[in-house]
Amino acid sequence: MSKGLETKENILKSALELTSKFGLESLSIGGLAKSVGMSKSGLFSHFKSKETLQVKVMDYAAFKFTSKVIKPAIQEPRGLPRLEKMMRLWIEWSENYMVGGCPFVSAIVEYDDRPGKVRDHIMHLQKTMIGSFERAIQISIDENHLNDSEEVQFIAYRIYSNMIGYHVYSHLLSKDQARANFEKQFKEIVQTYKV
Amino acid sequence: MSKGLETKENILKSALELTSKFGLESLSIGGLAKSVGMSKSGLFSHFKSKETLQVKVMDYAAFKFTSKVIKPAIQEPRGLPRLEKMMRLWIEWSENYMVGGCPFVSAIVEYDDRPGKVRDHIMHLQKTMIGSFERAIQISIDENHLNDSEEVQFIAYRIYSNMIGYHVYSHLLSKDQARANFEKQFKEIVQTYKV
DNA sequence: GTTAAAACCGAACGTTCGTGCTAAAATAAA
DNA sequence: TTTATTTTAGCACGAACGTTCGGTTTTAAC
Repeated sequence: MSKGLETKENILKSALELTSKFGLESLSIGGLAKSVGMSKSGLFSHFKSKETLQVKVMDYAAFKFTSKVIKPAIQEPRGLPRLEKMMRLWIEWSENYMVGGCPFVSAIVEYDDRPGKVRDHIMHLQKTMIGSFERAIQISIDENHLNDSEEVQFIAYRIYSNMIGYHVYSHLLSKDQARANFEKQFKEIVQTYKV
Repeated sequence: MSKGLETKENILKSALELTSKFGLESLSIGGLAKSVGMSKSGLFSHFKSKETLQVKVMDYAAFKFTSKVIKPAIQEPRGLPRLEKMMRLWIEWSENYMVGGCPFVSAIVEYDDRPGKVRDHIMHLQKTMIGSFERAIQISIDENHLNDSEEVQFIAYRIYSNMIGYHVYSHLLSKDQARANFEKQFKEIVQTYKV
């Protein structure tokens, strides 16, 4: 890997941490430069606008999400085991890896009413993410682990809501309590559709 | 009402609109002043810091929420009817009245990792809000509309998650689709605990 | 080892940020 | 109507913002 790509990766790593903690909006070039130990202009030249930086940060987050959640889950047997693993990894991702909370949740709420490239990109990534869950659910139906309810989209909605609910609740009350709620709710969802 | 309180109310009204659209973080004194048609310093003197302004905006939001959702719902008969009315008004509040999306959802996600007065205040308001739902659920149990599941807190979590899920989904896909999911999910929750 | 390219820095730009002052204008009280 | 108080505007401040540019250092290719 060339020097340029290496520092770029370094920058994005720091940027994602900051984004996770403080949101995509308040990610500043100067602050980010300080946290990676380089000059503002030096960092800036890697991306040619703040907008590009923000888009790249979200791409990096998506890449990390894929490699930490989606890909390992696919190692599991098709159907419910894979879906359950996905849930566990998702929680772990937002709990351990993304210390400041899931950057997608923050980003999507921050930019839901801010037209522009950043918003479009976030929406696209999030739709892709939900698509992954829908696919996992569909496979669970194909494998006869869940009954053929023709409600794949709705089940994905329930799972997604549960995840975001957990995310917010974990800041309102204890993380353990929030996680207990999350797991209980996921079990109920599965129970509803279990064959 | 004195002149001062009147303009203060005016300011907060505009501020809440801007917050709903762009979030509490990017609410700037200058921009707000421009949108209400007065000078930056003139506006500033009403609140004596930005932090105070932010806290007051959230208080104003809470006040509006109470008068648009909680209070009218209490007019309904105790129990399930009241809870259902609450849900309907909640949706209407975030759909019609708060055009840019529920300001609490934005605020809580924006500030979940930003220690300080603003964060503490948001958390407190949100806990109060959840408390209202828990009370309505408890009443539904007392009235024998829901069975005595001793899961008031968990039911509130499900309801809350559903609401936030709706909020995010309404920006990802069509509002009608999001709302259909919301209502279906609420019905399922009620169904689960119905006596 | 020489050379061309890539990476990086420092300084400065025009704006906008939140926040003080001081003084004028508008309102309320006497 | 005069007086006292509140409300608003104007101006300035230091800091941070994203961005540009010219020059120096480092890397990569030959």
